[in-house]
Amino acid sequence: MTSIAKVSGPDGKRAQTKAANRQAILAAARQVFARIGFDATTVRDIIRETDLAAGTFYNYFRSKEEVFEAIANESARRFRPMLQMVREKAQSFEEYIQAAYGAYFTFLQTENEDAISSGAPHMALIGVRVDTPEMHAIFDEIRMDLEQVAQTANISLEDSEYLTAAAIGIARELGDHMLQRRPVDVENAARFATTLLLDGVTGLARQPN
Amino acid sequence: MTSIAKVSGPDGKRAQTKAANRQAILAAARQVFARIGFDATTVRDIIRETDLAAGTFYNYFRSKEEVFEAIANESARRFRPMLQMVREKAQSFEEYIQAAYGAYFTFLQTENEDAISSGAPHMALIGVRVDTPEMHAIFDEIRMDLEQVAQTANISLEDSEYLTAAAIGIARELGDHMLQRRPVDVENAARFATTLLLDGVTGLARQPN
DNA sequence: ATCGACGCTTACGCGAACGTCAATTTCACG
DNA sequence: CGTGAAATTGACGTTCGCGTAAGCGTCGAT
Repeated sequence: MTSIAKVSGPDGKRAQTKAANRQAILAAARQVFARIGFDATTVRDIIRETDLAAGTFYNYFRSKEEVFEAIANESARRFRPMLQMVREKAQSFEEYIQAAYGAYFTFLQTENEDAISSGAPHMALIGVRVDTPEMHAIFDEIRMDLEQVAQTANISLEDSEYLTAAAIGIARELGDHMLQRRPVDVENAARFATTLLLDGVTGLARQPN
Repeated sequence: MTSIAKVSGPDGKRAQTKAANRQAILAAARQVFARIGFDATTVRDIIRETDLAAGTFYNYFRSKEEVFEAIANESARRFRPMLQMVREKAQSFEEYIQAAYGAYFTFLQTENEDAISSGAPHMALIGVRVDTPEMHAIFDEIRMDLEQVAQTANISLEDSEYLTAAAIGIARELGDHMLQRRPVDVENAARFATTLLLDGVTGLARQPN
């Protein structure tokens, strides 16, 4: 009969350092990716930012790609609950849009806090142009939200895919520019995006005469 | 006294093949970048797609980065005249927006003709996320156009940088999705983007009741 | 027809990053 | 403690792409 070894609980020292190491690698990777970009980054660059040895990296990830995926997934995992809160709380189309942009821009600011405070110029920001399943899931989620919330508001959307794409495009590009400004004006960016999406230029611009 | 050698005109055989080779390399690079992505591409990959030898590459470019830059610049060089035509012809704010989106989406379709007709699934499309001086120049150009055309239309833009960013964000993201659809619906995408930018969701959605 | 210059080719050495693995340290459990 | 399993270390060999340069063929001027 096979004796099943009684293993230390999830709070044994072994498990603790294992989790700590994993987190250390992820944190280091964020740093390096942000500093020199994903392409230029090597596994060694990442591990050098930790107090671990080269070989240890491979106990946790197979490649830098896998690290990147983990980071992206983690970001998505952190963002989705926020989106869900927005969805649950929103009482109108407008509220949903407003809150969603607010959530995204806040999230973006938080994720890039280090990069912002270090004031590094032209830093490559994490999260640009990822094309993972997680990202597609978020796209679909937003799309369904829009359809749902539009229906409730008795608005008919002619092409929810395009609308979603446009809304996300605004978020992405505006987000980039928002992060360049000091101080970072989350509120303003969210308000701008919301107004634009809802009313277009007509809403943004008051006819002066 | 230094004798200045009389050199063959620009249509000598030497010059011809030189231009042809350069074009061959650029074309090959487009192919490979599109197929396996910029990062994964090696100089050898590019040269293998031509009938040239490895060393010849370095007679024309110093690195794959330089090739990429050349491609991006060429794209920009081809696009900017279109934008200028739009600017000159446009008689109103609306016309400018409409024509600009039309020009961009048409351009995008043309640039990706090969990728589209080959029907390769999920192909990485050239032109995504470039951050060259050329691109910044185009951004500024559009921004100034918007300010100009808004002033003419007696509209005051509160934040032309954000507006430009949003307009470009819409173009980028919508463009990606447009390219995924068969047939590629340039007209529809341009109309969608224009309406959205001008009137927002209010313009896109007719209240059904 | 000759000859010099230009440009293409091929093969080579270099350096960087990779992934592994034997030796070593650390931890869990009796 | 003592022992075995688990995890870490860091040096090592391998692979891969790069850029160069000597050799060779081709073009063009006289």
